[in-house]
Amino acid sequence: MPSDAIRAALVRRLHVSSGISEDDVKEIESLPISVRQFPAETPVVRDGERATNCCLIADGFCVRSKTIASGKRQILSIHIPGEIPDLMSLFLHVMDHDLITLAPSTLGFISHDTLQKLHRRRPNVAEMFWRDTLIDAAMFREWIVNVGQRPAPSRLAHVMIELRERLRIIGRVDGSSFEMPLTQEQIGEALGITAVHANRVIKQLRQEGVVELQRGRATVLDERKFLELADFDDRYLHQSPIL
Amino acid sequence: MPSDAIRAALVRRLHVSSGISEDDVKEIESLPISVRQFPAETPVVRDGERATNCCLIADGFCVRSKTIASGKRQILSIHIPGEIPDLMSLFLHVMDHDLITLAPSTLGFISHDTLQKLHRRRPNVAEMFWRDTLIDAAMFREWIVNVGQRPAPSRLAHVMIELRERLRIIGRVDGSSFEMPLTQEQIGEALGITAVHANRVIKQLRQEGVVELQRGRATVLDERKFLELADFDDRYLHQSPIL
DNA sequence: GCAAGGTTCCAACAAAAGTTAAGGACGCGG
DNA sequence: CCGCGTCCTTAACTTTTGTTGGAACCTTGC
Repeated sequence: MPSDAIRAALVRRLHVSSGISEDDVKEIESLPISVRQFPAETPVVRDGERATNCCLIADGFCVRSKTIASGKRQILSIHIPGEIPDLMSLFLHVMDHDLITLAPSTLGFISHDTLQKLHRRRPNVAEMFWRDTLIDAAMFREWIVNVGQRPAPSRLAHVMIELRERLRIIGRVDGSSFEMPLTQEQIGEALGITAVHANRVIKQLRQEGVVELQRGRATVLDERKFLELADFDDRYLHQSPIL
Repeated sequence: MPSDAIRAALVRRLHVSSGISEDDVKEIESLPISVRQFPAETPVVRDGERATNCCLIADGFCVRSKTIASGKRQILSIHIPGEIPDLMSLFLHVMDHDLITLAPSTLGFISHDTLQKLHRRRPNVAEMFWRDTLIDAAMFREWIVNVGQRPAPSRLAHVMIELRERLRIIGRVDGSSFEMPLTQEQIGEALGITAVHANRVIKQLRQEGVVELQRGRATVLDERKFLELADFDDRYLHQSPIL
């Protein structure tokens, strides 16, 4: 993957969420990024580690997660190409969670130093990145609500729609289906339920003709039922910079 | 309450979390803030509203929460004096959640405009505030884990210790007890359980001699059991700016 | 082609949490 | 000081979710 194709996804996303200017695009296009390939299920940064780079997903899928003393794991967010899941490490140097690849991924690393300098030179870009971390926090808030208040089938539908709507922005939704490369175990960890219960819920949604979920791909069978179940309001994604 | 006493709590907190400089303190001390009193249980900003100010808690307690279609409410965070719970509204203008007083509170409002200008003048201060919003996000992550993975008694203990440790920083812990002005209904909303179940859990912890919870005040009876139950690691509060 | 490991799927049972309903304690205002 | 409302408390019952254990299926490497 050529180095500028990697930046393209980021620029595209910032365009939608923050209305980036031409000059700022040039700045980002001249950023030194070192690219590495990661296999599936591989830690990128670990809880407790000190980060010196931020990681831009060029291709693939990642999750952020935390593991508690009892060994149980909670997935906090799912990340797609164009996102910088550990932007927070710029100011919170010691990681408080893990960042792990789901699928084989191409990742670009930008040093904290480079980003700090860019911010001093271009307060505009700093604000865009700040805004990005605020949207990240807004997604965490919605995730708390999902895990805390919705019944399990709604939780699943909500996470699926969130992922779909974010994939849509980068042109990765194919009709009624989209990639969702999580095992049922991981789906459980995202929803705060066990894998067995995740299986029950998936089965139920399949039998009711709402969604089909197989081999890392989701297919919506009944959009109306799906939306109703998910209780989804995209405001929290803050996709319009004007508002 | 005199206007500079209001700033004091903020400065103190920024000192601990970001190592603020003398010059920056002066800047904050000269910020125009308009002060208002709020009764208990009163909305400060509502979900969907467009914010033009940020709100500094001078005295009192607030929570942030979201309400879903079914009418269920999830509390996302509890806020104490010295904090700016809606700093995020600076760049995410339309609120995606409610900010509500728990107890009667004194709130100071700083206009977005004032803050934007301060940031342009003092990138240092901007970075401190940015860091503050990142710590906010780190607390949301831990809250997701709490609601998603821990059994109910641990959830309660964890929320209590988080609150206590934050109160400790502003000198508001009195020996083994501290303020926690939530009704059992609200505790349930914070933990993702019903009020009835919250009552069961509180009763259990009282009977086991772990904590006592009455009239808005928590008293720890057995610190060892309490810590063990809570599975609390304060790293996520990011209280050291050096790390 | 087969063995190995992971994933999916399922059933039976146990535990945790939700629901409903109702009595009692407490504080506040008339 | 009495009545009212809110909060706390509890019980009985239902539903949801967790646990355990096992079978079927699929991929991948040898």
